[in-house]
Amino acid sequence: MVSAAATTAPATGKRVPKPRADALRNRERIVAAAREMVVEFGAEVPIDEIARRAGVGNATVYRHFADRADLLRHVVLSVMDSVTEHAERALAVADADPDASFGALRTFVHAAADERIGALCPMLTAGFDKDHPDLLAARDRLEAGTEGLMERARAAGQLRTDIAVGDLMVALSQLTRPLPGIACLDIDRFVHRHLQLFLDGLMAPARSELPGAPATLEDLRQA
Amino acid sequence: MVSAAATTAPATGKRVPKPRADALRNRERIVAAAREMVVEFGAEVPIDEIARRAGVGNATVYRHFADRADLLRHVVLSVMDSVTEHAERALAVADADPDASFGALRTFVHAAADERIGALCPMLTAGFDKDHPDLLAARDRLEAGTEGLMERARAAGQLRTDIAVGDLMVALSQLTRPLPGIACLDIDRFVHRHLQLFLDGLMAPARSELPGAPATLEDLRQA
Amino acid sequence: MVSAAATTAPATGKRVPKPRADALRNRERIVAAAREMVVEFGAEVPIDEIARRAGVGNATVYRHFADRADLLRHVVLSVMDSVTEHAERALAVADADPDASFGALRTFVHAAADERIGALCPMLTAGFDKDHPDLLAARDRLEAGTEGLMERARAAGQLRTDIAVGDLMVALSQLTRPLPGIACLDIDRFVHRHLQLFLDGLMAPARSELPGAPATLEDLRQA
Amino acid sequence: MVSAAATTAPATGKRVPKPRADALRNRERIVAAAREMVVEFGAEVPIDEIARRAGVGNATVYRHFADRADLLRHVVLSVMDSVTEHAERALAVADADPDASFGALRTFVHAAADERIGALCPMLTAGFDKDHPDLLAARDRLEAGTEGLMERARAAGQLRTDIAVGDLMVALSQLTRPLPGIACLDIDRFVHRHLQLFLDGLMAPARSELPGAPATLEDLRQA
DNA sequence: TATGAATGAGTTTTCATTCAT
DNA sequence: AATGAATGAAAACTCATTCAT
Repeated sequence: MVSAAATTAPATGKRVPKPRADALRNRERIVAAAREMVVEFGAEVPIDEIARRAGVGNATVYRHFADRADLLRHVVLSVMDSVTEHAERALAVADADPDASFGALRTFVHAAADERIGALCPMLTAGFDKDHPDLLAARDRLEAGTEGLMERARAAGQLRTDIAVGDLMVALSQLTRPLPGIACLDIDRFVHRHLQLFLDGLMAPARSELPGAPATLEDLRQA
Repeated sequence: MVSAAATTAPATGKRVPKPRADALRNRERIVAAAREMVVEFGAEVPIDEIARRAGVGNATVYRHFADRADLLRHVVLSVMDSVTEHAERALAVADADPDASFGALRTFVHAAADERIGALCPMLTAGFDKDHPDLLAARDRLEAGTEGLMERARAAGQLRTDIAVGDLMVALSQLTRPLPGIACLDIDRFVHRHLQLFLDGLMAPARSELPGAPATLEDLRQA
Repeated sequence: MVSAAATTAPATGKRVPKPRADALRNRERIVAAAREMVVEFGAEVPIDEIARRAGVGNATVYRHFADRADLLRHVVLSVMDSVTEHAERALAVADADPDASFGALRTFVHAAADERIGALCPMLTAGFDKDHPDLLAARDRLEAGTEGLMERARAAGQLRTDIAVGDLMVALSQLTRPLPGIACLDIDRFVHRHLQLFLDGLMAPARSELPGAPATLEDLRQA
Repeated sequence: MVSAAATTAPATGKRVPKPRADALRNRERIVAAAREMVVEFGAEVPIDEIARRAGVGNATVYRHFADRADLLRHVVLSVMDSVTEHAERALAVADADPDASFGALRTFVHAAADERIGALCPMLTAGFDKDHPDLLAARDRLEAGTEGLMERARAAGQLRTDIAVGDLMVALSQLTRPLPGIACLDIDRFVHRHLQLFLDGLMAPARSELPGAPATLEDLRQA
C-alpha cells in the first residue's frame, strides 16, 4: 500500500498529500485489535476495549465502522480472507501432486486453526446480518477452495466419501473455537492434536457409518 | 426467622431440615431453566429471562443462589452430573464385555452430546471460580469415569494409545458447543456426525502421529 | 384509585397487599415530571433529568416505559386527555345554552393553553410512531369534542364558516408552543392575548377571505 | 480581520476589503445551508450535516464561526435581515397610501412567514447569548419597522389599539414555527390561513377585550 | 486556507443485584 | 419465603470541537 502510493506520486511531480495514510493504518489497527480481542475475550468484548487496544479513541471506531456489527463483519471477512488464501495455496499443492492431496488438506486445516477460524463462530451468532453480500461472497470463495481440496483428496482415494464440505467447516470451526478468558496458548496445545485426530477420522477407508446426511454448502448457508 | 428456628431447634437438639417442598422444586426449576436458556441463547442470558422461564420472580433466583456465578456453577454441576452418570453406566457395559469397550465409549460420547456438555464451555469462561471445591469434585468424578472408559478401550486394543482423557473431554466439549442464536436443532444434525468422525480418529491403530503431548487430568485442571 | 382498592379489600376480610401503590405513584410522577420538563426544556430533555425530577433512578423510567418514545407518547396522551376533558365540559355548556357556544369555545381554547397543549408539537416530531392506536384514539376523542364545539358555534352563527377543526387545532398548538429555555411564565403573559386575538379572527362574520382550504380531520391525520 | 482592515483602511479612507471570494462564498453557503437545515430538521441539526449540505468540510464551519452558537446567531441575523427588508418595503407602501396600511401589514406578515421567521424560535432557545450586540441591533431595526407598520395602521383606524409590537412578533413567530420532521410543505398549507385569521383578529374595531397588557419592545428584550 | 480524522463528554438503554411489600 | 420494583454501573452510539495534513 505504501509502495503503491509511492509509485504513483512521483510521476506527477506534485505529491499527492497522502490523503490519509494514518487513517488507513488506524482502520487496520482497529480490525486487528478487534480480531485479537474477540479471540481472547469473546465476541462481546466492549468497543471501548478494542479502541484502547488499537490505541485510538472509541469514536474513531465509529468513524471507520457504522456500528459494532459492521466492525465484527469486517473482522470476519479478515479471518475468512486469510483462511481462503491458505485453502488456495493448498489447492495448488494438491493439483501439482495428487498423492499429496490429503496432506494438503491437513496443512490447510492446521493453517486455518492458526488463523483462529474458530473465532468466527461467536461472531456469526452475535446477531448481525448473515446475508450481507460481502459475507456471502467470502463464504463462496472459502467453500470453493475447501471443496476443491476435498475433491482432490476424494479423487485420490484418500478421503472417505461420506462427508461433505459443511462437515469439515463446522467441525473445524468448533474444534478451534476460542475459550474466552482461558489463556489461549494453553488451549492451543490441544487444538492441533484434536484436528489431527479428526483428520484421521476423515481418512479413507471409513471406519464407521455416519449418522445423518453429509452437510452441503446449502446447509451451511442456512445454518 | 431466627425466632422460629429458636423455638424448634434448641429443644430437640436435632434439627429437622424439612426444606419446603415447593422451595426445592423452585430451585430445581431455576437450574433447569438456566440450563435450557444457556444452551439456547448463550451464557450471557439475563437472569430475569431465566426467572421468567422458570416461572418465578427474579428475586427468587437470588434467594436460592448467591449471585449469577453461583447459579451458573450449579448449572455446570447439573450437566456434569448427568454426563457422569452416562460415563459410569458405560463403564459397567465395558466391564461386562471388554470387546464392547470402544462401543461403550462411543455411546458415552453421543450421550454426553445429548446432555449438551458443550454448553459448559461458555459458562466456564464467564469468569467464575474454576477452583471451587464442588467443581473440582465433579470434575474428578467425571474424569475418573471417562478415564476408566478409555483405559478399558485401550486395554482391548481398540483405542490408540497416544491420547489422554483431556484430549477427549476438550474435543467433545468443543464439538458439541452450542451456537447461540442458531437454531440448535439445525446444528444438531451435524454434531453426531462430527463426533463419529472424531471417534473414528481415536480408533487403533493410529493413522498419524499427533503433535504435542497427551492432555492429562492435570492439564485440564489448569486450563 | 385508593378508594377503589379500599372498597374491594374489606369484603374479603383479608386485605389485598396493595400490590404496588408506590409503583403506580412512581409511574405517574415520571409522566408528570416528563410533562413539566418537556414544557420547560423541550422534547430533547434527557431521560436522566426527568428521572431526577421525578425522584427516581433512571432505570425506573425504563421499568415503566419501554423506551423514550414510549414515555413521550404517554406524556402526549396525558396532555390530550386533560384537554379532551375540557372540550367535553365546554360542549356541555354549549349544549345547555347555544348562545354561549362561542364563549364555550373560547373557554376551551384558553383551558387547552393552560394544559400546555402546545407542548405536544415538539413531541410529535421527536420521531415516534404517530400511528400508534392509542394516539389515534385519543386524537379522535379530542377532535370529536373540538369539532362539536365548532359546530355548535357555527350553528349559532357565531363562528365563521370557512374554517375547520384542523385550523383551530394547529393554530392553537402553535400559539401555545413552549419556548424552551425561556422562562415560561414570561411567555405565558402573551399566550392568552394571542389566543384571544386569534379567536376574534374566528368570529362571524368573516373579515377576510382565507387562502387554501379548511383543514379537515384527515389533513391532521396525515400531517 | 481587524488588523487587515487597519492596514488598508486608514490610508485611502476607502477600504478595499478584498476578501477571498471563495471564502466569502463558503461563509454564505454555510449560513444558507444552516438556515435550510434548521427549518427542515430543527435547531439540533448536527454541524456535520450542515457542512455537508454546504458542500464544505466540517472544520471549515469552525474557520468561519467560533462555535455552534456563533453560527446559529448568524443564521438568526440572516433571517432577521430578510424580514426587516420586507418590513421596510411595506412601510414605504403604507407611507405612500395610508389607506393601504393594514394591507401593507398583511403583506409583511405573509412575507415574514415565507422567510421562515418562525425558525428563529428554536434557535433563540438553543442557549446562546440573547444579549449579543448584533442581535439587539437587528432586533431594534426589525421592531422599528414593524412598529412603524402598526402605527400607520393604527393611525388609519384599521388596527385595534390594544396590541403592541411584541404581540405581533411573538404570535407571528409561533404561528410560522416549523415542525421538524413533518414535511414543511404540508404544514405550509395552513400557515397562511392561520396568519390571515390572526390578522382578522387584529383589525379594528376590537371584538373582545384582551387579557394582560400589550407587549412592548422592552418585554421582548427580556423574554 | 480547507479538510478529513480524532476524540471525550453525553445520552439511551440494559442488567446484575438490592429493597420493600 | 416469594416477588415486583428500584437502582447504579456499564455499553453502544452521537456530536461539538480540536488536530494534523
